[in-house]
Amino acid sequence: MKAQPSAESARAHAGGTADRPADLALRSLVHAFGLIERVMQPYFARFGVTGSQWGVLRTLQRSEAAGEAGLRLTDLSNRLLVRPPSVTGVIDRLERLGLVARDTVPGDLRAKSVTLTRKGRELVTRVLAAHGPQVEGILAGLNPGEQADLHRLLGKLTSHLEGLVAERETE
Amino acid sequence: MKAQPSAESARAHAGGTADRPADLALRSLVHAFGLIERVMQPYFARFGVTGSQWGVLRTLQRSEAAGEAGLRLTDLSNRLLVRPPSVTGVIDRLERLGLVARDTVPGDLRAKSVTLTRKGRELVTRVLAAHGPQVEGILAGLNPGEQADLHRLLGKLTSHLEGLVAERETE
DNA sequence: CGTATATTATTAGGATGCTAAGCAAACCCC
DNA sequence: GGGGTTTGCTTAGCATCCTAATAATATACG
Repeated sequence: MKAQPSAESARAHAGGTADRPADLALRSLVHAFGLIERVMQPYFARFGVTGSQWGVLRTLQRSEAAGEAGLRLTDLSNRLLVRPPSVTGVIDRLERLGLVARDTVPGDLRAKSVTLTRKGRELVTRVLAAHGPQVEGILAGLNPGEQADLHRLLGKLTSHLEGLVAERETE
Repeated sequence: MKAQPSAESARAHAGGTADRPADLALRSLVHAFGLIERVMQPYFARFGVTGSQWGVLRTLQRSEAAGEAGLRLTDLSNRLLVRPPSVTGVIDRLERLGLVARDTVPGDLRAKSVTLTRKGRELVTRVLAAHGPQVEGILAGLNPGEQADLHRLLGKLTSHLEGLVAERETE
């Protein structure tokens, strides 16, 4: 193969974009996430909840399974990477749906503890029954080894990003 | 090592979650994306635009660099993985900011062609000047080889997901 | 003790995303 | 050529996310 201007370098020259590994990786991550949302949104809608609501329900269920007695809005905010005002709204709607409850926290009059109701627990069980195959279907483009590789790379990336976010929030 | 209940299987038993490679990969992808948004949002805000607006501007700029004369809203919708009504809103605001213009399309009275204004083109240039280091900073947790691996895995996943989305939309 | 600071949750206002529904123009096909 | 279908964009209504500002409680410290 003779040295010819590659498609990338031609595009970089014309458009000013770099298309280095970092750009390609970031773009593919954003694109993959967009496609996953496209698939997951109608899936959750079948159960009458949104993806964000499911995030809260799943987090509460995990916390419950770990023996904790409810999570404060701040805890949910931290675990879900979502700001407190957004959590307030999601919890409002979940409460209106009768899936969670806001309880007072004994030692702290400011805080509120969110817990699953019986109805919420039932919904989580129902979703989880269908969840395995759904997730497998989404990741079916990769074999288990590749899925593990992806997990490893993203874990490493996540650690780095948490560092970035932490220093951004302290300064 | 003796056969002991692993942390995963214990958690799976308690919480009903699987924690198979597919689950781990999906969760890490969602988490990484959330962290990236946390970092990118304030970055774009410095230039007076949002991430979605930047997506449109960058797409228009690429299209322009490829010699195309404007993109219809439908084209933007397809490239950005966003439904047409959402594109309408983003373009409304970009137009109000004077960064893009809606022109009529010669052969089709329904369609509208979106193009960058001079001001929009200047903003893209200004953002691109800072963009390389910003993206490198985000991906700095991975070396170039790992970045390429990530891109390859996500590309494969994307192909699979596009198939899923396509069959979902034809049925 | 009592004030200053920090934490917890909420409200207000703006931007994005979706689905469903509507309108106008273009297309298809008999 | 005309009726039915498809396409392109928009509007309406809801859920999510954000930042900034408020209110109330806890904590720290002089």
